[in-house]
Amino acid sequence: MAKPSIPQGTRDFSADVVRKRNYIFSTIKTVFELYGFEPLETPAMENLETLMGKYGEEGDKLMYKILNNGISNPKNIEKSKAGFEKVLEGKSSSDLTERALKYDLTIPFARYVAMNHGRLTFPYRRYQVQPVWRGDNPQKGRYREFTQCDADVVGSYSLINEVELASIYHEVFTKLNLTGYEIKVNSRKILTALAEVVGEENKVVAITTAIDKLDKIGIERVKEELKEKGLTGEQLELIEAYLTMNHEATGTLSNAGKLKFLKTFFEKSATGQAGIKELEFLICHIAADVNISIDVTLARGLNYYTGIIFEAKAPAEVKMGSIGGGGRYDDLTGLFDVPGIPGVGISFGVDRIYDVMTELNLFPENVQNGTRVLFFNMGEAESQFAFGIMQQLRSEGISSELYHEFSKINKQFNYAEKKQIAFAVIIGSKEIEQKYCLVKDLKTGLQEVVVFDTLAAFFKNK
RNA sequence: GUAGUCGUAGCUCAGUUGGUUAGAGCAUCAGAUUGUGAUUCUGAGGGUCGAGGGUUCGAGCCCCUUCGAUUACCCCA
Repeated sequence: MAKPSIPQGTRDFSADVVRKRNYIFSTIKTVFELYGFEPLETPAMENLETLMGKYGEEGDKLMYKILNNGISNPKNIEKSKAGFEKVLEGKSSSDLTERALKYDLTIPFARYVAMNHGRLTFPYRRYQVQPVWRGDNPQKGRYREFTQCDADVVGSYSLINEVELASIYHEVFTKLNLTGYEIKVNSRKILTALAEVVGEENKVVAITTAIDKLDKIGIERVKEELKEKGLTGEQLELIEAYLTMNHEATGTLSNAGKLKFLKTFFEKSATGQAGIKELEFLICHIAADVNISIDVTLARGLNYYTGIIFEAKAPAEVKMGSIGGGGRYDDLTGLFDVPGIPGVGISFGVDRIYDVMTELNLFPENVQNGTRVLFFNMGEAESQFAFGIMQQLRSEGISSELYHEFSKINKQFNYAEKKQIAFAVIIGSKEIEQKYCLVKDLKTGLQEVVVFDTLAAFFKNK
């Protein structure tokens, strides 16, 4: 057996990491609950056909498909071989694989809503915190197993939902002290309108993925890319005009200013006007302290978003990029033959949030609350007695441990220090006789005498 | 999937143009010290140099393959 290891892009989480992650989870969940969302969990795996084709070509490639059981069974072997041939041609075959690990939480949620739409009360607000898997090449802030925290509202066209979801971003990031966050917002309708105005309705995706890179590669290279995709000089000029407000005046144009610009630009486009109305509603209704800005280059989830799209960005100094995203999809369950249920949702990328918070040193100290009190082991009879006292403390909700064996005091202190235990309680024969114990504060080194009866109260007051 | 950088003790890293038995700091363990530690002293353990193959009299060092980490592209949280 080679050295034990774990698959690429996956991680073990030690106690301190789990506690910090839980801190993020509970912050997010608390806010979700506060906004009236209810929890949902779905299986780690879905039927392959539920997921295939929902995330675009790239998604199909990165999805983890699960090999069927029994493919080596002699009676299946011909089928398996035929299936394998199909897979080699780039198709999928249920003879070889019919299940896959979930790739995000949105599509499984849509499947759930489609299956249960008769039973759910609409608008249905649910949140979901679960791991997802993508066979992507790991790098900074990118893992093959990571956790998403989603909140979606389905069964409502109201843009108030968008306002609420943006507020949730703000509230969560504020609670986590991630004050440098930024919410970018755009509308899929505006991107569609741009393609229309340019006269290339069927190239929406090509155009938007190109202009999405504006920040990164600059206007010239965006134009080059668009040229390669077959756009004429005239069309490029139009797109450049559209991008002007981003690339020449980044940050200097207010949301209102951008809306004004868009209104003129899309004067003759009904789709464009509809998109502008969405953004206008959101901008007008959101609280002033929410850091939200219109970004007409923002493109994401082009396979299913239809209205507003969101992206939450980490503070610029950490170079992490997106720590959350979301948007409106007006007919998501239509994919599962249940048309007419609109929805809108957002997602938090906990793993990236964790990395950002670590880099910025934002975790509060009291996140690590393991054992508070260590009872020293001063011998067999003494430890037996201490055990009784310890159980009383535990019943009062004070997390305590008894050192597992009688050994040098020195060792017991070291153990306490390593586990960052706040207090040591020493109960030896003398203390048992006189019905008190010694409590040592391991940070200050100060020591007090406390009678047994008041021990629990003593720690509660600390 | 493509490309670059890296892989030596539990951790952080030295290691000369290829040359005896691969080193340091920290950590660990034992002792000084079985009722008051975390600073001091003494000692000890710990490595198939990521794995496999090749070149060479000789490889931690050079070559190939492979795995992993990391960064960038693509895409994304």
